[in-house]
Amino acid sequence: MMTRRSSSVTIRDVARQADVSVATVSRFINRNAPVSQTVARRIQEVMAALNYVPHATARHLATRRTRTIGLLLINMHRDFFAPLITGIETVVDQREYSLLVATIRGGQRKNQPAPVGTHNTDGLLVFADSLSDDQIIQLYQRNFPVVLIHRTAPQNAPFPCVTVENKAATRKSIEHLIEHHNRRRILFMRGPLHQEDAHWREVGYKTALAAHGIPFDENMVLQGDFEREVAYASLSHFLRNGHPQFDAVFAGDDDAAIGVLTALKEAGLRVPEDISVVGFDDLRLTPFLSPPLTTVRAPTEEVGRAAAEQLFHLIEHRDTESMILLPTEIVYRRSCGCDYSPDLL
Amino acid sequence: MMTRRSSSVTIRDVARQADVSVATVSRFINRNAPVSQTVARRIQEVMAALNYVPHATARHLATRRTRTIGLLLINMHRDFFAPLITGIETVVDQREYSLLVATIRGGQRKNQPAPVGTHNTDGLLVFADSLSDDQIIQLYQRNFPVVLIHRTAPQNAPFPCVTVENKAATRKSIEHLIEHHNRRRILFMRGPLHQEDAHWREVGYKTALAAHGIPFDENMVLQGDFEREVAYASLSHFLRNGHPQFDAVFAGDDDAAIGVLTALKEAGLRVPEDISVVGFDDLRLTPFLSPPLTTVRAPTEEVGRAAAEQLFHLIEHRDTESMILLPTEIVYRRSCGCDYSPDLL
DNA sequence: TGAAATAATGTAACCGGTTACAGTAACCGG
DNA sequence: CCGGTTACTGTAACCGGTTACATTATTTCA
Repeated sequence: MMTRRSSSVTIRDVARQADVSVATVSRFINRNAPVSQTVARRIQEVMAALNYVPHATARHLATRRTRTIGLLLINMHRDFFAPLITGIETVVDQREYSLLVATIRGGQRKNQPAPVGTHNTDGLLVFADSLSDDQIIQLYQRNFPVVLIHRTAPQNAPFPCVTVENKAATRKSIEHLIEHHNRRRILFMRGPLHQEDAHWREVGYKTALAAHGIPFDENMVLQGDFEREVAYASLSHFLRNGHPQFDAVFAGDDDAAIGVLTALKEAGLRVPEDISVVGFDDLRLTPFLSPPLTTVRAPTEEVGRAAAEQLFHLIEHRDTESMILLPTEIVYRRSCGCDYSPDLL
Repeated sequence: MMTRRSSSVTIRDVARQADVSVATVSRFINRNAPVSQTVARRIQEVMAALNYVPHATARHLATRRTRTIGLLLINMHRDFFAPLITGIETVVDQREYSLLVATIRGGQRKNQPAPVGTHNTDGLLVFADSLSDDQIIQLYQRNFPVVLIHRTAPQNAPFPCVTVENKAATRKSIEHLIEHHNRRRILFMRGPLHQEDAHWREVGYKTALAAHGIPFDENMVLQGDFEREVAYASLSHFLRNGHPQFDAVFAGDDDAAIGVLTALKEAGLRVPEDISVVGFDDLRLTPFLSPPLTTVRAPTEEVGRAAAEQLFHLIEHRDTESMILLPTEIVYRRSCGCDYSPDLL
């Protein structure tokens, strides 16, 4: 026997009590059609008396809008995501939408639908490789609003993208090491395979090397994966086994840089005296590392804001930018060898 | 003219194509009643062919369950929340639920409903003071599943709570400063007003002082608010104006500790030679600060997991713990004055 | 003054699922 | 061989809102 959970008071209850039709109540609530003063007041009172709250789900079904957007991430534990979400929240909030956050747990069965998508949101923010090209194309074919973050659109799914400038900044940071700190044997920690940020940073690295006549050497590339632990493990392993000389390392991102600093310290190498280190992102903590980390500042919160804004443009059928590339900028601290006066808060 | 967005394929389309009733399709999807092999296969194929995805909202309306839980935070920018969310995600995910994350933007109009609540979730995880006692009591009266995180339940709303041990750990860390590092003039940075963690840490501080015959001095208390910037500002101000002597500071939490370290460095004070510093939380970054931070490890990810689990117990009408108090433990690093061999990753 | 526009409201058909209830066919024990 | 299960399927009434369309009362204006 199914016990009807009658607890909830519905729009019909209100209508009955206020002696009007449900349509009128609905109109009053949504203020999308005129309702007479008298009736309005009566409905108002009844609603208060019954403590009526419209059932969001029912409304969603009827309107086909959820007033919710989804954010799909790879995982949640990187500090990197905090400012991203903050940025997104700002605009989601201002639009009086909700934010559904989901991560693709390691691999995730391909046959099962993403935890967030057409069925429960009005639009999706997709970070890097949290969705495959195929999945993105499908969404495009269904005409579903999506904005890509830290990746560009696949050929057949020209969704707006928001990302940061990687190549020039990386190149510049490498050239800084070469020109100002006289480094020439620069280790490069690669980011996750197929990730665009990782790709362009590598291109920037190679470009800088080439520009200074330094031959690229695959042995100078380690896997860092933008993960503290992975970077630590790679570099430790590298240090333990007979390895080519090096005098600097570009860590890929700040998280990996922490792993790098740890491994170097453990091996008794001094930063920046023996080895220069540079990161990428400028996480909140980087000024406080030891030594303070020279890194590339990525405007992550801004990325979140911009992406969310584009998504709303899409949802509201307004014009969108096909690509927003936010500028990055090098922050010189101590780890590269520069003199450094601490950032005051 | 409202254009019906006919794009979506419904269960009726599937039923028609597969030449069965919608009920059968529904049963097949939910596997809650037997369906013959033949029919099952046919439905399966049609679903694949049509690329059918059940409409979550419709399902929610019919079942009165959203398969979504909400997390209400104060803000998003504290690194502290990353592990918390990770923990929650783990179990939400395993239950095949979604997670709706919302923050109460500065103050937020009291009359307007929380962005997340009875209308769009099956249960709520409420962090610290993100909801007022009154709001919590209302939820209780409506019989809505809620688990409180880092706070205890109000008198009339005995919801389960999950939090960490604050007082004993704080006391112990203060006593460590006194006994092992011979500090007696210990500054205390207070957390946010009315926050329970803040309260108990203060009690722990006072208890330790009392136990060692050190009189409590209100002038030795600064506002830190668990915020890097606030702590920095408070301490800087304190240092600039003639201030009582001190030889240690309990920062309240790790975020504030960063502000403390910054202010001290700026003032030319050495840590730990001149001043000992201890934090609270053991954020991922603390081992990498300079100097590595002595702090209290709070099992934040575990808190998230436990809270989510309790919430599901509540939702499923299973027994719950009225209170889960997770143990904390001091991690001695360098900032208090201890010798320290770096945590290897 | 009469026709047309406007305001205020009601009726009922949706939205896209779930499920109580009913019915039929095959199966089972005595 | 028959009453009672059990397996499978269909019909139609929900869930709680929104809204197209119809209706009536009230203005507005030529």
